[in-house]
Formats: sequence, C-alpha cells, structure tokens
Amino acid sequence: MAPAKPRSPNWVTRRQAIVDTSARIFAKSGYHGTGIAELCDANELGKGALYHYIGSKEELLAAIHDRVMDEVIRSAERVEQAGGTPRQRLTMAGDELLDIIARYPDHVWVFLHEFPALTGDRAAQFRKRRREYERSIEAIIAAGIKSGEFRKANPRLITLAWLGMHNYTYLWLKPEGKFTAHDVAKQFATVFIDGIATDHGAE
Amino acid sequence: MAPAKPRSPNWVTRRQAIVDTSARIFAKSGYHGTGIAELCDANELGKGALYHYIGSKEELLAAIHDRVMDEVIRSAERVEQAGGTPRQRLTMAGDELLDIIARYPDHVWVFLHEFPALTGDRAAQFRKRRREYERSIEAIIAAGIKSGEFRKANPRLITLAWLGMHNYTYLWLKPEGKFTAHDVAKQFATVFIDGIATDHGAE
Amino acid sequence: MAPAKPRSPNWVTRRQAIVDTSARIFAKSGYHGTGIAELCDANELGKGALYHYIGSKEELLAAIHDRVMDEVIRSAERVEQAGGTPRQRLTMAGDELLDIIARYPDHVWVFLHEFPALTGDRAAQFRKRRREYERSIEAIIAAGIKSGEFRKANPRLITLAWLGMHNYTYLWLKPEGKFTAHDVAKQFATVFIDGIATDHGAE
Amino acid sequence: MAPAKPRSPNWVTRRQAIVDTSARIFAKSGYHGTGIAELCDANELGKGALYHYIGSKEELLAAIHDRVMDEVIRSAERVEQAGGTPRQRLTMAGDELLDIIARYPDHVWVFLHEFPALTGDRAAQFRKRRREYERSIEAIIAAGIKSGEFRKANPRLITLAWLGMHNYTYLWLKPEGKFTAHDVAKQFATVFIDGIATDHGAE
DNA sequence: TATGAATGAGTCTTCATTCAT
DNA sequence: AATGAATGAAGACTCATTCAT
Repeated sequence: MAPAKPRSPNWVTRRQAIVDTSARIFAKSGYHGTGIAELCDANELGKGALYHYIGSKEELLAAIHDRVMDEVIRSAERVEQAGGTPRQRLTMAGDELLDIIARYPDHVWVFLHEFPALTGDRAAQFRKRRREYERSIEAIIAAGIKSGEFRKANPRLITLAWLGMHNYTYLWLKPEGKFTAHDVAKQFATVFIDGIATDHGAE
Repeated sequence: MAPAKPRSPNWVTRRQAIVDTSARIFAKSGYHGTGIAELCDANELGKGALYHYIGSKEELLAAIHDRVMDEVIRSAERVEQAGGTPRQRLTMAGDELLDIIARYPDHVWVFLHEFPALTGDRAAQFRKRRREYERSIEAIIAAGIKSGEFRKANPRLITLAWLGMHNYTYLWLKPEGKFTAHDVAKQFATVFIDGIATDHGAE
Repeated sequence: MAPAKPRSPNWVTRRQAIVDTSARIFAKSGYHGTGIAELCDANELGKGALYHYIGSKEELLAAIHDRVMDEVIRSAERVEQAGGTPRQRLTMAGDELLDIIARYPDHVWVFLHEFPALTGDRAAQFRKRRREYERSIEAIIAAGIKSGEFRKANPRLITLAWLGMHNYTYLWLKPEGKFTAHDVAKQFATVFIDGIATDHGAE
Repeated sequence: MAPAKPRSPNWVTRRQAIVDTSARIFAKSGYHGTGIAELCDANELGKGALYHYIGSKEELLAAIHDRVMDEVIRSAERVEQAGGTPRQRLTMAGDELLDIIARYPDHVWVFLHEFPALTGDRAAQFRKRRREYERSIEAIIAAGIKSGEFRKANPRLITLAWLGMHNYTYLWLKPEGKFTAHDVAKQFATVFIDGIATDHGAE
C-alpha cells in the first residue's frame, strides 16, 4: 500500500464531516442502496470534489467503521486499565458500549449492517479488531467464572449472549430516545450479571 | 393489489425451491449485491423463466421474509396455546425462536439485514408482523412482572434485551455449528430468567 | 478462466459483425479515444445489448487482434507447408502478409497501434503469438544465410528490416488504393531479396 | 491564434524538461491512458503549476511531436546541404533518422502512436511537416532513378518501403540496446540500396 | 510561481426488467 | 415453461481544466 499522502488540516476536518454525514445516509438507505449522487447532495459537493475527500465509496465505508471501532477498542482499554472485579468490569464495559452506540447511532448501524460490504484487507482488518474486542469481553467473563463470581458456563456462549443483548440496541437506542444509554446499561447489567452470578446482590 | 393468480402445484413447489436457493445467495452477497444473473445461475434458469416464478426481485425478497415470519408468528401462537407460567412460556419462546434461526440461517440473515430494502406495502406488512411478535414476547414479560415472578422493570426494555440476546445469534448459530439451538436456548433461558426473576431457581 | 459459455450461431454471427464494425471505429478514433456510446451508435445497439456481445471493451479489442493474428499465423503455416527455397518462401510470406494487411486495414491498424492497451493474460497471449510469427520469418532468413543464398548478416536485424518494410504498409495500403497488395509485395520482394541476396537474379 | 506570450528563460527550460519527462510517461501508458495527475507526479508539480507550463494536454502532445519533427526536418536540411550522389544522400538520411529514433525513443513512440490525437490546426501542421520530410526522401530516390543509379520503379512506393524499414525501428531501437543506431543504419543502407541499385557494390 | 479544491461531463460497466419467440 | 436479446437508466469512478488563494 502506498503511504497515505499528507493532507492539510482543512482537508482532514472536511473529510471527517463528510464521513459523519455519509454515515447518516448509509444508515437510512443502506450502503448498496445509496448512490454517489445521494452522497454528493447530502454533502453539498460535486462528484469530483467528493472523491477528492473519500478516495472510494468503500474507503468511506471503512472510515465509518473505523470511527466506531476506534472508540470501541479504546473503551476496552479503559476498562482494562480501570481494573476491579469481573462484575465491575463487565458493568463498565456495557456502560461504555451503550454510550458509543447512543452517541453514534448512524455509524453503529452501518457498522453492524454493512460490514460484509468491506472487502480484502479492509475486511480482514475490521474482523481482526472486532475479534479483539470480543475477546476482551470474553476475558472478563472467563475471569469471573474462574474466580467463582460467575456460574460455570461456556464463556464464549455467555459472551455472545452479552454482545447480542448490547449490540442489538443499535436498532432502538438513540440519543434523543426514551431511554438514556446509562439507564439501559445499568438495567442490562443488573439483569445479565444477576443471571450469571452465583450470589445475587439484589437479595 | 390484484388477487394472486392461481398457480399449479408444480409452480408453487418450484417457486419455494427458488426462494430457498435465493436466500442462500442473498445471505452471501447481500440483496443489492446480488444480480438477477447470479440468481439465474444458482437456480439454473434463464431470466425469463426466473421471472415467471418470482415476479420481481423485491417480491422474492418479501417471500424470503415471509418464509421466516410465518414460522415466527406460528411459534408465538404455539407458545400462547401451550400456556404455563411466564417463566415456562418465555423459555419455550426462546427455544422455538432459536430453532427457527438455526434451521433457516440464510433466510434469517436476509430477514435481519435486508428488511430496509422492502418498500411500500411490503415494508408496512413486514413491520406489522414483526411488531406483533415482539408484543407477544412483551406480553409474557409483563405478565411475569405483574404476577411477581419477574422483578419490577420496564417490560419494553426487558423485551428488547431478550430479543437482542436471541436474535443476535443469527450471526453464529448454524445447524452444523458447535452449539445446538436447543442447548443455547436452555442456557440463555437460565441466564436471562435468573437475571429477571425474583427467586432464583439455582439456589 | 471460466470456459466460455456456448452461444447460438446467431450470437456468433452478430458478434463477428460487431467486431468488424468496431475495428473501423477504433481505427478512426483510437481505442482509448472511442467511447462505448460511439460503438453503440456504429453497431446500432444499446449499451446493454452491446455488452451482451462484447463482454468488455478490452475483450472486443482482443477479438480484433485475434481476427488478424489468426490469419497471420495461418499464413505462416501455409508458407511452411509450401516449402521451396528461402527466397521463394520469403516472397510468399510477404505476399500473404500484405494480402492480410490490405484485406483488414482497420483490424491491422488497431493491431499495430493499440496492442499496448491489452493487459494481463491477453497481452501475454498476444505477444506470444506475435513472437511466434516473427520467428517463422527469422527462420526463413536464417536458412537463407546458412545456405549461402542470402549474404552474411544478423538474421534478427534483417528480420526486423523486413517486418518494418511490410508492416508499415498498414498506413497506406488499402483495398481500394492505388497499389494492389500483390503488386506491392512483388516489388518489395524484389528490392528486399535483391538487397540481401548473394547473386542478383535481375542481372 | 494569439501570438505566443513571451516567457522567461527559466520558464522555457522548465517547460522543456516537462515535455521530455511527459514523453516518457506517454510512451509508457499512451496519451489517452495518461492522466494529468500522473504527469503531475512525474514532474513533481501541482496541477496548477503544470498547467502554467503546458497550457493544455494536447499542447503538450504537440510539443513532444515538435521536438522530434524539428530534428527530423533539420536532418533533411543537412542532407540536402551535404549534397553527394543519391546513394550517399540516402545513406546519410537513414543514418540521421535512426540517430534521432535512438536518441528520442519516447518522443518517437509518441510521435508514431499518438499523432491521431492531435486535432485541428495542430494536426494539419503536423501532417504538413511530415509530408515535407517524406518528399525530401522521395526526391532523393527519384533523383537516383532518373540518374540511373537506382532501378526503375515507382518512387513513392520505394520511399514508403524505406520509411517503413527505418521508422519501424522505433519498436526496438534503444540507446542502450544491442544494436547501435549507426550500425543498424549502415546495414539497412547496404540492404536497401543494394536492393534498388542497378549495380551492386558488393560484387 | 505554485497549490489543491472544485467542476461536471465523461468513463466503462451493470442493473432489473420486458418481450418476441 | 423457457429462452436470451434488448432496453436505457443508473452504477461507481476519472477526466481535463479552472480559479481563488
């Protein structure tokens, strides 16, 4: 791969804006269902000018993915650095995850719906980072089982349950919605952790 | 809408086979990413003949949706007819749902990824049935809360958690996979119902 | 490469006509200078229908190349089978070559001007066959030198001189032109073979 | 046409360098196959700056043509001034021509491949100078026939043979190649002039 | 002199669909 | 029932060129 050529701060700012705007459009009409012309309209740019910023449609899609993935990976790092019991760490991870989902509803929609549209290296890179995050969750759960805090079960399966419960909120969790991310996270943590715990804090 | 033309049994059988085969292709390449030519190849049919059976690409997509939705709605009816405590009914619902997901992995993938591609009446009809199913789950949960079996919480939120946990399995639950649908369902039920229950069966 | 799917005789005929018509357009405006739209006009076909026959613009270009290359290779085979002295064989080769150039002026123009536009396997295949032909000429010249009929010289260099003299006629040799291919070939043979011969038949 | 604006010596020097560098790129990728961006890269200049020097892409192409044509025309003048027998003049013309082809392989490639891309006045001007050169060769040959040095033949046809033999070397004659321009020219002269001569120097 | 953002017509190609056979 | 030729709008993307800075 040729090294990405250096760009002016103006260019970088503008590109970021385009990535965010386009995420909204992709979330509404789907990646394949959105034409370049539609993106041009939304970004108030001619085709040539748009391509000046995005390189290609798929590169734009990858940028949207990265925008979320960067945050998700960073949240996993914060959780790891924060330490605490598995219960505390899983609670924090859920809180951070739902916060991202609520703050980037469009990006996350794209992320969870359109990842099969990534190809080649971009797809590989994306899968790698996704797996990395999932493993960080699985590590917490495995630790909890090992310590006896969580009941004996297949950690991968429990992880998948947790991920499903949390990720699936992308369909309805919105910044201006009925539930706040933090409230939902708290309730989910209660349900899920009580469900897997050996002692039940609530009682 | 014009009443559906009566068709020969042969036609119906062949159409069903085409719907199933096409689900596989859509799951692999996406609805927009799949061309009619590819469907023709997969079904070993010329374009004219294919259209003889499918009417249009979107009608084919709708048929794939219906194939799953019919099963899902029917499972909800079975659950209702079976009766029992909320705990029992929720367990059964999860078992049936995962069974469908495992038996129709391609259809379900399409169902959960490509529903935004449906337009007009077809989209409305689909949303209506989907909501209907979700309400049947919510009713069980609300009943459990009312009866005191489940702890006090927003039933909609709990429903969404349950749906996320179960629906999300479409990403990894396969007929030939490591976990059977029934096993997964049992474990999910344990976790989830323990998580929301007021008394904990495990203790 | 996937095996070319079988085509109806109608399709094959029509395709051949398209190849020939398009050669004329490419010869006039150049390969890169000709748009698909222009080809559609010339062939009285819509874009979709044109692609039904050509596969891609470059495949069309390759078909034009093949049309000539097939003839050229066949002419080399005829020369070989005809036998005779090097002088006779070289004369015959020139006669056959100019005949092809005169009969396919457009194809040959494309062949000699646009071969760098071929890529990948097609380019390799083309270079291979071209070299094959050049070697058949070089073999004749080398035989003449060895037998003493032609004077001592670098056979490759003499071959290149011969090829230049003959190929370059594509710029002016036309079926309806001032000179016939056969006349030109006869005069070229006289000049060239006298130029390299050790005895001069004319005297 | 407006009179060419007067330019600083710096500008002229830089432009010449750009013309030569661009010839290399055009020779590699073709005129239509080369984008302005590629020329900018090769010349290490932004688009605006490049246009400051070249005016337009076609003007750049014309400059490449002129670079060669100027030399070719000048060589014809030198041949004329040098005088001598037709045989001597033709030998000298071949030597000069191959020298140019070997020294400007890229320019000549462009010259011989891309001249159809010139339009309007530029195309007319180019054709005029090209014809001028060809006539100077034809004049030598006609003189040789008239004087009896060359055998009776259509001078135009003999000229075309000579031009083909020499011009066609652009495909393989390179400064660092196996054959030097001077050697090739000498051998070509021997072959060609012996081929058309009435007496044969070799005997 | 030089930059690079912007234009918008143009590139080749694919699309879902129709229809005569 | 089935074929495959035809349509023409739309697909993503590149082009040569201009111009404010």
